[in-house]
Amino acid sequence: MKNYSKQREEIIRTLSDMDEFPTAEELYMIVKAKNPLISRSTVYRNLNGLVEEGRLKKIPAQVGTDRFCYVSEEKSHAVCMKCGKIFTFDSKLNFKKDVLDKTGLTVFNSGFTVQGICEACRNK
Amino acid sequence: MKNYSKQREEIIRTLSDMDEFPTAEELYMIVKAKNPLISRSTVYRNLNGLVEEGRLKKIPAQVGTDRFCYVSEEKSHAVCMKCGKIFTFDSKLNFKKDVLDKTGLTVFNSGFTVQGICEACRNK
DNA sequence: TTCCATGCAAATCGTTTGCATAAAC
DNA sequence: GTTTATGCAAACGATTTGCATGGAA
Repeated sequence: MKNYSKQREEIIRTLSDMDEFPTAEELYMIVKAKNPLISRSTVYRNLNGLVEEGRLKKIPAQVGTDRFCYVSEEKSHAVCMKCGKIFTFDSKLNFKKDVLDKTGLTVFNSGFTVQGICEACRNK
Repeated sequence: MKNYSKQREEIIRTLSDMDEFPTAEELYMIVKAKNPLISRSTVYRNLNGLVEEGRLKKIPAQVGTDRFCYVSEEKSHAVCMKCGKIFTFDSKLNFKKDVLDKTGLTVFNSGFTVQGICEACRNK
């Protein structure tokens, strides 16, 4: 991803303006609504590249397909394993240091994702 | 998953005896080596059911496909987003309570998964 | 003018499903 | 005897790839 492209800019802008976390396909549809000529593979290719560069984050799904998130602040995500709902919370915890000490793995700058069961699903 | 089956027992036993975390396909190949008659769909169906029942855990992947893990103790996992390597650590942290307080989501009993960059990949 | 990103369509990967058979209860 | 799980093959959804074209440096 060395060169600028209008399409990539559109993809990033669309995602950063959203409150939700779309799947690749959903994002493709939204971008396509504005620019009908854009190709699906361009969206997929850019999403992969941007995640690799750390500009976007992929939120892994237990339910359905992965979702994408624009990386801005120190936010982490909690995903319900039953319904797939995503919760956001500040990740200013000394938890990252604990993980680093125990595993040598640096938790991704812009947050991490945990799985669990949300209140609604628990009460069923 | 109401009835016993020999195949399911084989799947669980194979996974619980492993130190690694295989993908569904890898596990299928390993089980198939012992029981050549087992079908791929039996493995996939059982993995899904067992995860749903909480007897197995699915470790979501940033790299490649999801992996499976036998649920025994209070273990959590840290996955390198670059190389996909999985680290295991005890999850006796008050972190779960923090997440519950902030989001209402109960982090899965048997641990959770975080993403980051491992030492080896960092030094490249 | 050299490289890189795009668009398109075909290919591929991982997984799920329908249906007939076999095993569990 | 009824229900549930299996095996097989076909179907499916999501994603990737090969190749020709167009845009960026």
